[in-house]
Amino acid sequence: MEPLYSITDLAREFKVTTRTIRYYEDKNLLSPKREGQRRIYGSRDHVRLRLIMRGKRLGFSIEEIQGLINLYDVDATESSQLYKFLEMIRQRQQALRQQQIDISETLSELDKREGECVALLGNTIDTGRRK
Amino acid sequence: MEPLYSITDLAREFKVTTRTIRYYEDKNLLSPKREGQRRIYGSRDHVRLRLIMRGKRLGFSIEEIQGLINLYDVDATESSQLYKFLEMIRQRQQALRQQQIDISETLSELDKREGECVALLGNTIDTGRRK
DNA sequence: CAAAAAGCTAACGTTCACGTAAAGTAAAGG
DNA sequence: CCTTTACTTTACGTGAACGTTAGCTTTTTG
Repeated sequence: MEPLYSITDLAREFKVTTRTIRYYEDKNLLSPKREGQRRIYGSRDHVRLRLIMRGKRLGFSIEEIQGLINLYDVDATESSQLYKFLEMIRQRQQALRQQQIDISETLSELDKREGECVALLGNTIDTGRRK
Repeated sequence: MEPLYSITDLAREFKVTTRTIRYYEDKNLLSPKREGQRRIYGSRDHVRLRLIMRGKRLGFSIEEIQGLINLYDVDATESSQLYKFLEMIRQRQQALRQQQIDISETLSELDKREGECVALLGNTIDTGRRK
C-alpha cells in the first residue's frame, strides 16, 4: 500500500515551505489527490519532489526541471516525437557534461587554495576528509 | 603586452549583452579601466568574466560567484580570517561534490532513457558520441 | 561632412521563484 | 465547547538578474 503524505510532511522532509510545494503544483510539477479540500500526496509526488530538489541543486529553472521530469515520464510510443525526445535527452546530457567539467575545474582550483590555507595554518586542523 | 577589449568585444566572445557586462561591474565583479568615458577591459577582467560564466553554468548566484572569485583573489595574510576563509572553501567543495553526485545520477538516468529511445528507433541513428 | 555605429548614464520594466499577509474552513486536543 | 493547529484560496510584495527605452556624446565610415 502506498505511503501518503500531507503537505507539511513533505515540507518537513524536503526542508521547503508549504507555499513552495503549492507553487510547484501550480506549475504542474505535482498533482496530489484531494480529500475534501486537503492535498494528499502519494509516492509519485514524493519521487517528483526529489527530482525537483535535485534539479534545483543543479541550478535548473522550474521549466527545465519540468522538461527533465517529462523525460522520465513520457511513454514514448509515437515515433515521430521520439526523435525530438532523443534530441532533448542529448541536449540535457551535453549541458550536464559541461557542468561536470566546470565542477572538476572549480574543485581542483579550490583544492589548490585549500592546500595553501592548510599550509599557512599548520597541520593542526583536521581536514574533515576521509582518506 | 596585455590584450585589451572593448565592451562589445567581451559581449561577443561570451555571448552576453553589454548591459549584462555593465551589470557585473555594478556588482563589483569587473573593474575596467577608463579611456575618457569608455570602458577598457584587460586580461584580468577577461579571466573574471570566464569565471562568472562558469559560475552561472553551475547555477550560482552573482553573490556566490562573487564569493568564489574572492576565494581566488584574497591574498590571505591575516591568519584570523584564514580560518573562515578555509571554512568557505570547504563549504563550496561540499556543495560541488553534491552537484557531482546529482549530475552522475541524472546522467545515468538519461543514459537509460537514451538507450530505450535508440532501441525503439533502430540503430540507424548516430549517437554523436566518440567512443 | 553627414550619418550611422558604438558607447555612456539614468531609470523604469519584466520574469522567476517564491514570501507574506488576510480571511476563511476543518479537525483535534484540553 | 472553545481554541489551537493544520490547511485552504486569493492576492499583493520582493530580490535577483537582467531587458528596454530615452537622451546624450563620441567615433568611425561611406
